Amino acid sequence: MTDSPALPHPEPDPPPEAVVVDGSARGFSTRLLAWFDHSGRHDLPWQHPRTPYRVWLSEIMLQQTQVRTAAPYFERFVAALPDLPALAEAELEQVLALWSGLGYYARARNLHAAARHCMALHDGELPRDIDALVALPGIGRSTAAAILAQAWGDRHAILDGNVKRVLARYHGVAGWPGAPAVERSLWAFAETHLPDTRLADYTQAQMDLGATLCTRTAPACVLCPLQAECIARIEGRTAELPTSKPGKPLPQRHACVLWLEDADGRVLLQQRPPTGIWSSLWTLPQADDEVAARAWFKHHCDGDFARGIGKPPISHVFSHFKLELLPRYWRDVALHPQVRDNGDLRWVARAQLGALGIPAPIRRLLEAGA
DNA sequence: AAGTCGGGGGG
DNA sequence: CCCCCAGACTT
Repeated sequence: MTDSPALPHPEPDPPPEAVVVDGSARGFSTRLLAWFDHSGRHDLPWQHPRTPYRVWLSEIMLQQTQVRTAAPYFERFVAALPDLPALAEAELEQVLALWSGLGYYARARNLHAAARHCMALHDGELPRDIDALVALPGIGRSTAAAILAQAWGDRHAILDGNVKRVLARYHGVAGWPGAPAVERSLWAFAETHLPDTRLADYTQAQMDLGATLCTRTAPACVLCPLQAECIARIEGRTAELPTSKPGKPLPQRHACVLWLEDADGRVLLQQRPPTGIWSSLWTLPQADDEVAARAWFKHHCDGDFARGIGKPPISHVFSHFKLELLPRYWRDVALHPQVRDNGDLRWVARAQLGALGIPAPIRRLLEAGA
């Protein structure tokens, strides 16, 4: 499959060395285009006919919107407003009505305003210029590049969600793609892979790969034309790449831990219940706050709570909260006779710590010593 | 750098 | 319930 023969600016034949599949940067586009020819999507509504106006409209509708969702809206929209002048002459009210249900209605307002800009400034046509396109409302760098590549075959890199996912995996780029530093890196990779010909097909191919094979969950690597060099597949990291968006800060919880040593230098450990955090592991006795810690101490131990020495807090992150542990240390402690070393409470010699299941942050605390 | 816009899909 | 999707724009 090649670019439409109806395009006004046919591209020249590529230099022979440009199509050699050698595993270098050039191999990326060569393999991708070969895959696109037999497995790409060639019957999307905006591809027939592929006019600048229809490409533009489709790119706007497809911002943060999946093909299946946008397609019926596209058909209805172009049936009502088949070209740029028709859009410009329409009332905003009608444009919004055609958009109704798609969401992100600023896209419709921008689309309408951009059409009127084009009537006033660009002789009623979409400008074939990256900067002029970006200057129009609703068109950013990637959308402008997609329009130029798809409508005219011009050589521009795109970087939408699909391409970000493909490139993050292919090059093993860690970090959330929304972060500016990561995004800069991905743009650079996108530029290096640009072929010299078939830019419309190449642009579509990237999006098809991301949408149909290199999906967010369960990518079909065995079918992928890029599997041989894909870092994420080779290293088994497709589930971790691209790095997901950092969530909101986890709720912070606090707890007091009581670090008790007896006269022999043994430490008092307590086995946690079989459910919940650190289930069945051995940890230091723990209380929700200092009042509870004081009560626990009074109930279990001889001696003076106030003589305990505060230690630097330990921070630990769980999947759903952060826990800050405030350790307090006593030496030469004895238990009350009625709360013996038995059941879930046990004096443990330092040399025996390795034989017990102890949470990592607690183990680090104990092994660092008082 | 973070928030906003939005309906739909998937885990 | 959350995150994500052919992003761009504002604060």
